[in-house]
Amino acid sequence: MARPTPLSGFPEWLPEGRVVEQAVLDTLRRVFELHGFAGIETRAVEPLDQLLRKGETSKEVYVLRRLQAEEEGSDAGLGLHFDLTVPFARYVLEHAGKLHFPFRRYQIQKVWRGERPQDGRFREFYQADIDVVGDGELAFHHEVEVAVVVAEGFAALRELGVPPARLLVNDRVLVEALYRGLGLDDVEAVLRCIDKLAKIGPEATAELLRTEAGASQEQAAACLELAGIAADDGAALLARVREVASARGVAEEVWGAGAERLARLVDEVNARVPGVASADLAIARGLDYYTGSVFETVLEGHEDLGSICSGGRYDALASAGSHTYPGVGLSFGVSRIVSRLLGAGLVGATRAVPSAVLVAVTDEESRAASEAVAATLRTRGVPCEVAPSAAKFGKQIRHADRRGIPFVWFCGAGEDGTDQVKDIRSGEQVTADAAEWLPPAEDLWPRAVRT
RNA sequence: GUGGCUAUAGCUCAGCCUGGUAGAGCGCCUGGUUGUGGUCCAGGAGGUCGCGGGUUCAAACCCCGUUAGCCACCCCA
Repeated sequence: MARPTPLSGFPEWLPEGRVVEQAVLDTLRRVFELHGFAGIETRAVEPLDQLLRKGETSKEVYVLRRLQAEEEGSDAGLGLHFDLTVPFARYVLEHAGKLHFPFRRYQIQKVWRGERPQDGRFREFYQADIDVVGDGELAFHHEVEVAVVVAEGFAALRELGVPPARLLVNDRVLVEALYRGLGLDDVEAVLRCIDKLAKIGPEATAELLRTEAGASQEQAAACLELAGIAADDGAALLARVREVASARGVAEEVWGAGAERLARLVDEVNARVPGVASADLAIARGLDYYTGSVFETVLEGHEDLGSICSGGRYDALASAGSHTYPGVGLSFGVSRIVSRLLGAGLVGATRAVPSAVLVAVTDEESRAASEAVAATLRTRGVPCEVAPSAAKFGKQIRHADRRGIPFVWFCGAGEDGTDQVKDIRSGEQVTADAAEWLPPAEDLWPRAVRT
């Protein structure tokens, strides 16, 4: 069979890369559970009408079709989920009677999007989501809570060698009030323009605001000034907004409540994880179901990668009749993070295989003795494997070296027939008993480490 | 969906402009070292030059098409 060509956008790591990915997934899961979030998994598919409810994402949904489908139109119209928030909203509605609110859950799964892949952009990738959903109402402190969990997640990831992250926060209510206060009614259009500010610069953005959002010269300038507001604490934020808004003739009763919320959010998050969050009125977010706080996260030194953890508050995503379940959540782009860690050589694995020990085989007649040693080591929690062939010891050592296995076990190599174990990094070889010997804790399992 | 660039050994790439039937480094295998690796030395294996067609005595090289990858736009994790 000819060598298959790689499929762009569907990443596959080598075993060493998977060690790093698994470490990231494990770390996030541990942080989520430390905060008491319950784990769930939803099915990979949702009815198309559910997925397409929010319109704009339609072109990126993968449709599920049975190859031998009898006839068109007879299937239920299923698509692969493109995020975990929409399926979660459906899950909440479906299981509302059995859940306790506020319901706090995490969910780590693959999602699929049919866009053109690029550096850090995939068609199949892992998201690690946390959300809190309330029944009818959701207290503000949950917005702080999810941001804190995310901040702690990034803090934990730093131990693996992940660069520090900055949490950028904005508030839909605030910016909507401000832009309407300027006399601009198509807030969606304004946000789409503002979203490009960092990429195309102020002049081009002003031009866009005039052509796309129907802004006058003055309105465009005012938008840019507002979008330029960024602050590391609530007081500074309020002062800056007051300054710009009053100069542009937007009354405080219009924007006061939104600004107050954003200021509180930044201050309360920073009080619990110092220096991690800042307000940034240029954060727009494309998804239209957000109704309050919106979050984006960038890795320091890797701003080109874009946001690697985003989310916000949504008040109307899950509703049944007059009953609504407002929520707030954030989603880590695990694959995006991992691809950068591996691609830039920031983090690597201590070895590509789980085995801490390769048990050498002296000759095929004595393979059983080597298997017995391996079995004993395993009962004591030491991952190990037996050499594939009774090749020369030099080759068996090289076999271990290639895979990063730190120890090679020689049966009956001692003068009195005792076993010996060699640390192939130092070359040190000592007498050992499989019933008692243990490798150093840092060698027991593969780990992700800064490289 | 639109645009630009790229495709040659397992990997990274040279060769293409000015056509003459395939190269380097790394990796891999063997031996020196006759059952304890890594260094060093010597030797060796490995390529439908993405695919299809055209021009030509002759195509990795020129032309057309096609597929895939990368990047940018769009959008987003």
